Amino acid sequence: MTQPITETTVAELQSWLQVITHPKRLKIINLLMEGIQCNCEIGERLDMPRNLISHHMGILRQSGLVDVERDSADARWVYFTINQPALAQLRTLFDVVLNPARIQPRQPGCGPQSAPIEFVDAEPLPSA
Amino acid sequence: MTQPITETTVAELQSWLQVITHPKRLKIINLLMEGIQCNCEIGERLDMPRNLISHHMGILRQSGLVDVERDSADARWVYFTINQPALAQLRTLFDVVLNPARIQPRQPGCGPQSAPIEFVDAEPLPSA
DNA sequence: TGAACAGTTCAATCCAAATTGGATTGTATT
DNA sequence: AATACAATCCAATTTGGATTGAACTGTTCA
Repeated sequence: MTQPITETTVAELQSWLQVITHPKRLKIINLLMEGIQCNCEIGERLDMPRNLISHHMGILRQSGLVDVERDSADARWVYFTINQPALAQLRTLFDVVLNPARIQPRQPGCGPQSAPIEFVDAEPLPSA
Repeated sequence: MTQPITETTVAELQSWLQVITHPKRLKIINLLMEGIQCNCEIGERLDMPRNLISHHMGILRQSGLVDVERDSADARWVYFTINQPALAQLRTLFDVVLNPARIQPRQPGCGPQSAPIEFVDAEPLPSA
């Protein structure tokens, strides 16, 4: 059904999570989803200085999760929006890697239950 | 349909993400899902010293995402497993907060497009 | 032209969390 | 009883990213 989860799949998800997990950045994403896209209002709502907003926006932008657009009337203002294809990709990765259906029973590759087996097998044979 | 997303909803998701986002911890979770649950084998696979594994396991355990179980035959060994209800809760939170259907068009709460409106309204009235 | 403004960039500092080395706990084996 | 072992705990150190303050870019408006 689902493609196998490779190490790079996990690493990909990890780098997405790295971007969104920071408390302020997750709050920013939440505001963007609510339609708050003006830099200054985000600053007010989250009580952050402009340059710090800019810093986090740079990280969000670089990841591809957020797009920027300049105001057509006054080019000093910029608006940020969620990049929906990127969001969809993140959601898919999360869903695939953390899919509960993947969970397997224990593989006894080590521990006391894996090694002693040959010893138990060897014991009964001579007495029988 | 869906309940409103409060600030605490976002904060809850954030604290889950905080736990799973660390690269080594996400890899550990991935191994657990594959059925690798023996502490020593995790150490081998991820090339980490025991005490560091233990440290990260403590964080995973404390979050509720991972359970511990002692080996019934030899109580020195422990096995870790994914707590499925916790995983389900994490998945739900992620799905609800980052739901693309939530994305709203821009709310012009500030910026050059919000303030000038009253000026435009005031202009035509005297001439009419 | 120059003052005001939004946003960005840069260098320096700060800080919380990861990592490391070593001691400790508790169980199994001889 | 003594040794070996898995795991945990603890204090000290390291470190990567967040934060801060100030300078800089480009645009708008008087």
